[in-house]
Order: sequence, then structure tokens, then C-alpha cells
Amino acid sequence: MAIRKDGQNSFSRTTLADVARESGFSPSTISIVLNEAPISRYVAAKTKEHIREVAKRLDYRPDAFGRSLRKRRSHTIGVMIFDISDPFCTLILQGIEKSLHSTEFLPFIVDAHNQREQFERYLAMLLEYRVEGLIVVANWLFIDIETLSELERHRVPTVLVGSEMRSGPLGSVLVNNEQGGYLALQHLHSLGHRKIAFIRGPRQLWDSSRRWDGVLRFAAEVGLKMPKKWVVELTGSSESNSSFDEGRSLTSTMLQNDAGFTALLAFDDLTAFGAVRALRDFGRSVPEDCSVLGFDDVPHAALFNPSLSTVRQPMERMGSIAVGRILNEIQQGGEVAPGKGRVDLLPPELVQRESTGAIHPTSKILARKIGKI
Amino acid sequence: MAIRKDGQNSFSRTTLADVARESGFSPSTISIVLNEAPISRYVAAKTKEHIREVAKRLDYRPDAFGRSLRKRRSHTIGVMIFDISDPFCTLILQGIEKSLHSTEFLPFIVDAHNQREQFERYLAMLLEYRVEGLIVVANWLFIDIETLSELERHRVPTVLVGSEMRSGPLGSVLVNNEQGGYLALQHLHSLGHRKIAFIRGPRQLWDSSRRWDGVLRFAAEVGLKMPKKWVVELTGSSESNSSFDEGRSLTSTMLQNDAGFTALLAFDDLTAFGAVRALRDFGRSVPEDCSVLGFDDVPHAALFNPSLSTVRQPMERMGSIAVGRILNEIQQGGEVAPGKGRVDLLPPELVQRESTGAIHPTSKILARKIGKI
DNA sequence: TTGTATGCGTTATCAC
DNA sequence: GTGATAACGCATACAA
Repeated sequence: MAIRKDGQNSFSRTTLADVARESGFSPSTISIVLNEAPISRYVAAKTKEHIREVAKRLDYRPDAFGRSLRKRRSHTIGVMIFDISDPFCTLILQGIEKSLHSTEFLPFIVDAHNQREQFERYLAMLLEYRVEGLIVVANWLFIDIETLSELERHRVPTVLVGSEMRSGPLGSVLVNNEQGGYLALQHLHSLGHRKIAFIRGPRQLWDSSRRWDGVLRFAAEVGLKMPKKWVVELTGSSESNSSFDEGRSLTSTMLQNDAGFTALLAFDDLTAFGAVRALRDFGRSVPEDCSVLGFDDVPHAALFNPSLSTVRQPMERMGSIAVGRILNEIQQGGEVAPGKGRVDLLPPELVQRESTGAIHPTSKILARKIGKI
Repeated sequence: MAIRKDGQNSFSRTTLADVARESGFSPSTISIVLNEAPISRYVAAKTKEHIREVAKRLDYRPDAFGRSLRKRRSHTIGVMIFDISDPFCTLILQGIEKSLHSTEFLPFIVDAHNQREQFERYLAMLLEYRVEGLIVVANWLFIDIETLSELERHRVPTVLVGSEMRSGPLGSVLVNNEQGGYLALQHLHSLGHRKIAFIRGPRQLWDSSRRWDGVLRFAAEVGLKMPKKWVVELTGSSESNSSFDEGRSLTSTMLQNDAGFTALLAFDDLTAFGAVRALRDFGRSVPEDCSVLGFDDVPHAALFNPSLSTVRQPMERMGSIAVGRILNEIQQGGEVAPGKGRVDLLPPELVQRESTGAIHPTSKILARKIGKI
């Protein structure tokens, strides 16, 4: 670190001692006054005023390191995300941020870029910074079970958002995927669709399987047939936008094999966007020739063309609930609280927009097209 | 903070002293060895090994607060953003993160949610945490000049990304908006368009005016007429997705007044999405009946339907350049470096996709539509 | 080759 | 009402 000509280290600022010297009072008094500690009741009003004035004039700012060292509290909550460019994470993050605003805590956000190595490095750093709680935002990707269960070893209250660990004491907050899958298929079915194509999520992903369970449950209830040719599966590469590309190519393939389906249920919104693109490339319009339903309700789903019908995850709420749970655990002093290991399953919500419609409105479409010409 | 039954504060961990006690060496030796300080050359290999073994066994982690206090360095770079849900910010953030990975610095990210009050609160906190540099990511919104110029007062090297201050010593990194505006109109003009509608950015926004200057320069060069009825302006509310809504309603209005334009140049991608929606509502298809050109190239522009032609800002590069500049300034010891106050203007790049096309291919469209029917 | 002493900026406890 | 002192965890100059 460079030393400046005036002999001051460029890191140094005005400290309590400076304020003390300048005001003529002792550092302890300054501290007491500026922090409005209980004892400050006994400090003369004039003194207080003077001290505050001097502090302001010198632009004094308490040093977080000195303070945290002394108080043995960091006042930070670590927030680990795996891909900040994933719009899914983004809304959860907002929920977290907003909930933290009203507290004494500052979020310490790091982005592991879907890389295990980064995850571990950042985790270590967060622990060195003595975060008092940890929120892990798992978009539907990876970092395997072992890595996550590592989290339990550290004594920091931790909660997982957007994903569920099949076992282990780690609490989690996520949407009810099973119910979401059920709702999704129910929606298409209620619109009259019987020939439905499916792009399900990666099999190895627990949450994806749960969602699929919901689909299967509804299919069983109404006796829907799901021919193999119309059921495909994402592989789940961790590159961003990959599910768009996969959705597009899987849909293309299905269309070439047997284009007879009238609706398509995608694993998530990005996949749905890809499917819409493939359908259009194939000369099919959405929803007239084929309905498409997504999952998540990312911010752009409503802007898309056609606007995307989807199953909404209450992402912002998931974030704020996670914060609530962490604060709770912190207050309990890091003890294994009764609610620890609990799983909060939030209800999904079907959002109908333009990309899904009743089956066979072909005549109407023809009419409109001719009219336009 | 709760005290545990074993009398330990739940904040406490194993410290250097613990490792010292356990290994039989003194704290200083431990510190020297674990940090691989130069002097550690003189420490016996066996000693080193032993110390490292014990440290690992006790799961020792250096305390960032103790260390930073002593070394008077925080090893953090503050990153202030104004809306994390803005995809524009997202890519810049990624650029910042990636560039920081290879350094000793940790990004400390905060989101001011477009609120001045939050901005100030977070700024104060970042300063308390003694960030060694500050990167401000300004999506095209606000926090007025005074607020930003406040930044100069603090002795922290600061660089602004994505926006430019008209004056003041604050360095900035952004796209060449003037050139971008020029390129945009040039593109539409080269496709044969002469009747062009414009949705320009908020007038009070400096960067927006620069972009508009570029548009005007090209228009002047080729003698393009820009009737007032086809030039509208965003107001620039700070709500997210607002430019979609505004783009949509402004376009609707123009269409109702005089729908004779064959192309539309939007201030940014979100506005363009809104314009496309309005056109579609009006029964116009893009690009057949009207070309639409965006600005930014947000991640979803390519996924959109039709995929959006746009002027790309090199957002990730902007982030990494900002990091480079900050690191530079830090190395110079916070001195007013020669490059300070400099403005890096990065070249924009035209990305042609589906939403723009040559004028009057009407016959082709008719043919296709009839064929499909 | 290793240990001792000191101080970073803060706050809590106690003494005056 | 206010001030002196110690301690938080660490790294370093210096002593041994």
C-alpha cells in the first residue's frame, strides 16, 4: 500500500481518537454518544451536541472492522448465488434485499458462476468475514449434494432457496414443484388439449423430478396418455441460455418426428421460449397451432411475444421468507432451532397469458388472417 | 448475542491463539507460516508442516476483521448498482465479478433499488467497510448529479460504468452513445427505410441526449426528414419494465395518429419490446410491416420473437475495464492518477437479427401467408 | 529459527 | 457525567 507524502496511509481516515482530540473529550465518551448507548443518558446535552458537531465536521465514520472485532458481530448475511444473470435468481435476490433493508444486516452477495471451485472459495471468504447467516440461492443447477452438505459443518445458520435437499438438516424455501407440475398439466387439459408434448427437467435434479411427479399425478387422474415420442428431457448444462437452446432443438426434433401435438409443457420459461422459436421455425403459430406453457414467470415472460402463460414461483416472497428464517435462527443464538431443517413449500400460481389457448380455434385464425390480407 | 451453554460466544471460532496453544508454537510463528510471509523461509519444514496440520485439524480460518484492522486493508471493492433486476446491470456485474476473480479483491455488491435514500445509506456502509475502490453501475437512471458528485468527497477511487458525468473528476466507462445512435439510424436507412419513427430517451438524461445526437448527425448527413409526429420521448420513470410499457403506449399513440412509418428506432431493447407489442396489437407484423431496432442487446433480445436487431453495448467488457481502472488507481495509492476523470468510450456494435428488414417486401409476405393458409 | 511486545479502531467495564 | 483501561484477532518489528 502506498504511503502518501503527508505520511498518512491512504487507508486511514478520521478515527474516534481524532474526534476525541478535536472535541476535547475522551474516545469512550465519543463512542457512547455517537452510538446512543444507554449510558449516554448521563452525558450532558451540550457535550452530546458538541461531539456530534465535531464528528460531522470531521466526516467521522466508524470503522466496521474495529467495531466488528470488538463487538464480535459482523452484521452481515452471506448470500451465495450461482448465476446472477439468471432472472430467476434476480427476483429472489430482490426479495432478500428488500427484507434486509429494515434490519441491521447487510447482505454480502457473491456469485459462484456455477463453478464448484468458486463456490468453495467464496464460501471460505464469507466465513472469514464472519457472516452471521447464509442464504444459498440455488437456481436449478447443481453443486452436488456433498458440496452443499459441507455447509452444515460451519456453525452458520443456513437456508437454501429455490431448491430442496433430499436429506440433511439444511432448511429450505421453495415452490411446491409437485403442485406446480399438477397445475400446469391441468391448465392445458382444461383447455381441451389431449395431445401434449413434454420437455421435462433433468432427471438427476430432485426438484425437477418432483415437478414431474405432479404432472404424472394429474395425467393419472384423468387418464391422459403420454406417448414416449412426446416426452423429452433436458440435460441441464450449466451455461446460461442453454435451456433456450435445448428447448428449441428438442422441440424441433419432436416436430420432425410427429408434429401432431397441440400443446407443449416446458420445464421452465427459457425452455418455453426455445420451444416457441422452434414452433415458429416450423411454421406453427402460438397459441393458434400449439399452446406453450412455461414455469417460473421470469420478468420477461410477460413481455415475450406472445406473452407467456406460465406457472409462477413466488420468487420475491421466497427471498423474504428465507431472510425471516435466517433472522430467526440468528436470534436463537445459532442454536439448532426447532424449525431448522424445515422445508417451506410455497404454492405456485398459474398465470394465463397469450401462449396458451383452447384447442382448435383454427377457423377464427383463418378468418383473421384473411381479413388482414 | 446469545451465550451458549459451554460459555462460548456463538460468534467465536478457533483463533491463532488456539492453533498456537494446540501446536506448541507462538501465535506469530503460526501467522508467519500460514501467510507464507517472506520470513517463513527460515522456519523449519517440520514446524511448518505441523502447524498447517493443526490449523487444518482445528478448521482454523483467519478472521477478516482482525486481519483487515491490522493490515489496514479491506480487500474489497464496493459495487453499487441501482437495479439488479435490470438485465443491463447484470452483464456488467458479471464482467466485474470475472475480472475480480483473479485478484485479491472481493466485490461487495449493494443494490440501491433506484432510491436515493438507499444509495446514501449503502454508500455510508461501504465506506465504513473501508472498500478500497468503488464501482458505480448506472443503468440509465437517475440519482442526480449532486448525489453522484458526493462520491468525489470520499477518498475512494471511483469509476462510473454505463453512464457519464458531464463534468467532475469521476472517471467513467461507457459505450459511445453518439456513435451508437448514428449506427442505429444508418442501419435502418441502409435497409431502405425513409419513414422512421423514433422513441428517444429522456431528454434530461445526458447519455440519452448523446445517443440522440448521433441519430441527428446521420439524419443530417443523408438529409432524412424526421417529422415531429414520429418523434416521441420516454419520461424515464424508475420502475422496472416501465420502458416496456412506455414503449408500448407511445407506439400505440403514433400508430393511431399516422401509421405510415416503416421502421421504428427505440431507445433501448425494453422499449423496443414494447413497440413490437404495440405493432402486433395494431395488426402489424415485425419486420414485414415495420422494422424495429433496439439498443443494448440485453440477454433476452436474441430469444425474443422475432429476435431483436439491436445496437450492442459491450457490457461485460465495460465491467472488466472498470475493474482494471480501479485496480490501477488503487495501486497508485489513491493518488489522483493521470487517468482519473478519464472517460472510456467503447464502440457499439450493430447486431442484425430478425426484427429489421428491407423495406416493402410485402409481396413476399402475402405469398407466405397465402401459402400457409 | 522462534518468541515477545505492540497497535490497528472500537466498545464495555469500571473507576473517578 | 466523564475518562482510563483492557480486550477483540491479527501481523509485524524487534529481541533472543
